[in-house]
Amino acid sequence: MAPVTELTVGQVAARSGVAVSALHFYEARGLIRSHRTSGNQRRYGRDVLRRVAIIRIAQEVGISLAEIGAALQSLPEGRTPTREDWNLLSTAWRDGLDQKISQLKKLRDGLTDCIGCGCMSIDKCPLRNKGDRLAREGTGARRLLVER
Amino acid sequence: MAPVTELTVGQVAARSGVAVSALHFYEARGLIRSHRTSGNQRRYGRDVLRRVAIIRIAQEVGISLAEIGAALQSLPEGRTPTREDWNLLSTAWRDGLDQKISQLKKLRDGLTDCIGCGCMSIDKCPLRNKGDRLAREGTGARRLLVER
DNA sequence: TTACAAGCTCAACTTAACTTGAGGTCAAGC
DNA sequence: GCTTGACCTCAAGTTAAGTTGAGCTTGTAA
Repeated sequence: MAPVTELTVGQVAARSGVAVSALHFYEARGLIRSHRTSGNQRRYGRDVLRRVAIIRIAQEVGISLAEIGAALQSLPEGRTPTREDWNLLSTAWRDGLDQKISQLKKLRDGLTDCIGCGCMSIDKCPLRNKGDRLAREGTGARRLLVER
Repeated sequence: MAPVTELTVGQVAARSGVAVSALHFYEARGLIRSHRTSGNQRRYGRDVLRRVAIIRIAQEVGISLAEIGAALQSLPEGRTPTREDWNLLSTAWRDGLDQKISQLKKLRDGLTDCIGCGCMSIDKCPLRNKGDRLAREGTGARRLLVER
């Protein structure tokens, strides 16, 4: 028996745990692809499941859809991403995570030092005014909104 | 000579490094307070500087304005927050930061384990589908949008 | 007293990442 | 053949945290 290769949006949604509307959205953003049946309905290849999985993980790591899209562009057209592809992406993303963690640690240590101090001087307090972006990084919408 | 107690919005903006529009916004959200001159202009007490400082630090820690507002509500009315007040808030926030850091670490370790694995099975991959909210926490807008 | 900077209000716009809704089509079972 | 659930498109709404702009008022320095 021939393997069921094609998936409908509903099936992809169910298997990936992502809403149908989100899948439409990803497709509009160019993160995933589909072809259409004669009746204009979407059909997805199996590779879409892995792509969606990658998208969600990357999002949890704090990477924006735009960045994820750019990374996915680097993958060969319409092919199921291989282990090697995933290797490259996840390594890069892990490094980003590492950075984010160390920034948060700095912030925490700063907070710890300042507990009991209460100075909060704009000029003197080590927590303030030292041009650090720290936790601001990678917070999605907030980033663009907070930066001027 | 009597100390200059009152500050205009512009002065607060300059001293706190926050835009005038943001101060208006914080006031509309109830995070800070002012009284008005006969000509309807805002005047701030000195305590506003410390409040704004607290607000910005908390934001860097990834706390939403809504949460910050709630925390500030617990401070005595219109009084300059004391060292003790700051102590309580910063300790709580640092604990939150600690949690966030450890969640990110878990994510990173998961990523590391998965590098070279490439399985990404929804059922089996340790990175997926285990009900962890991880980095999603405290990402402002995304939180409400992503949770259904 | 007259500029002109600084303030005021209020509405609308911005970004990311989706969701919701309206109005219409497709497909599969009975 | 008909009902029903799954799809489709496209526009508009949502949230957070502000920013921008228009139109009008205050305050202050020369």
